[in-house]
Amino acid sequence: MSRWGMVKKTRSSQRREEALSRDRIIEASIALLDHSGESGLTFRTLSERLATGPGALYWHIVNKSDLTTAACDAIVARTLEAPQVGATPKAAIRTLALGMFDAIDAHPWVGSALTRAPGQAPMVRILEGIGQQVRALGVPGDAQWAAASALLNYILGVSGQNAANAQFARAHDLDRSNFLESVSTAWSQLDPDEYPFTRSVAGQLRAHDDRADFLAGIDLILSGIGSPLAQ
Amino acid sequence: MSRWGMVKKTRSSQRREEALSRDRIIEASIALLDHSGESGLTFRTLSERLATGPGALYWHIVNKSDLTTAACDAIVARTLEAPQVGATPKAAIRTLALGMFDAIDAHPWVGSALTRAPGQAPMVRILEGIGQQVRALGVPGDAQWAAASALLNYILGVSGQNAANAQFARAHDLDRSNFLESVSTAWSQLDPDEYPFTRSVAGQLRAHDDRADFLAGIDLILSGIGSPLAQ
DNA sequence: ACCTGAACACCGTTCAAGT
DNA sequence: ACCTGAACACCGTTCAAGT
Repeated sequence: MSRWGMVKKTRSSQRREEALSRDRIIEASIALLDHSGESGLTFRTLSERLATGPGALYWHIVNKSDLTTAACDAIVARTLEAPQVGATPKAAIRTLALGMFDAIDAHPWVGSALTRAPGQAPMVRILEGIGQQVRALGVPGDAQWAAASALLNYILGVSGQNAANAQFARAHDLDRSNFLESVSTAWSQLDPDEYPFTRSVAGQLRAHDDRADFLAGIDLILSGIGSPLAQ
Repeated sequence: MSRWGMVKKTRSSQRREEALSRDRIIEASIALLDHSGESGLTFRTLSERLATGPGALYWHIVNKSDLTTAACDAIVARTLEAPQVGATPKAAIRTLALGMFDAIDAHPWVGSALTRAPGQAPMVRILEGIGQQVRALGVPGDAQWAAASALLNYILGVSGQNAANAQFARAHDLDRSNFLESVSTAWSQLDPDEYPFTRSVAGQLRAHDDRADFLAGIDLILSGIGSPLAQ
């Protein structure tokens, strides 16, 4: 308080306490993405939050794509870190998949970051987790890649859709149930001759349990992997 | 030629012949996206191509998201328009899925547009095509949604990955095989203790047939749908 | 070595003004 | 009714200059 009278010009932006680091930048990005969605992360808001200038960030990160992938990887790493000892391979795959589903539900931006980083660290973590269990399942060597990548692609598909739903809802100022409601209404008004199936499931959409449906898909693929028809 | 001397000031931008229309704008957008990728479509390049100003486009389209979805929908509609008479339901699903795969291979931007338009027209077309065949397959009513959405999510997952691969390759000035090569190399240099599975499939990645792998995943899900374990 | 912040080259979108 | 194009409010990224 006594300092107030001592300076002619108060510095409006408080000086940061700690030095910048890649980790601090990533943590701040996660907080921003969680709070304001994908469009909430800009170099200006981020540097403001970190009490620095936009240019300073480039000393620690390559570019925005690198930053988003790194933030995504941090979430994925935390999600998958619990080792699954004692579980059957199928149970382990279900647990891993549900873990990812819940993580993306909590951080929708992770879904789209994941789909935009093909072959990169976060995707590799998921592939590895799945692949190890596919092996443990006894799938023959030459069928392991097909089984693991089918599961991975399904998970990425659901991830992307969940992220898109959340972003769409945010952009139109709807919550999740209002969003589903509006899609359901639109589907039920489609031409009955051209869209009989979609019309017939419009009602289910309103009430359905995303998480249960997600798991049903995983189980479908798992039983396909175990089916003699597939081998 | 003789006109050259007749005017003091030649109008640098040629006056367009036809009036603007939503359809002409969408066709021009498709051409631009095919030629220059997702980043190639801007209101400035598009309006230049159509010999008009950026603002004029807003008389016919809502915004950029609407434009991209409409362009995507035009491609999806063309891809799915051939009616599948006489094919078995499984064959029809395979044909539909492969059709989408090839369309996205030819127009990678369709993959990301698809994942960014949840519940919208292009996605509904695909869902309807799949759903009708799932019904024809004899799947009971209460399991139809799970079966159709598993297939849809898998297709969307692969779509998104293919689009991301193409965009990543374009951004780094690589062709497809160079891109796979670089991912494969990166994977084979991972820590053997932490990433045994991913390392073991790194080699397969280099030589693998995307299209065949995609179909293998569809078959896996189809045999899961037909498996007694799943019902 | 690390940070600053103005400047650059873009975006999508709006809107008064024209025809 | 439809189009024009300047202007607005942003972006990510760069870079000379500082410490």
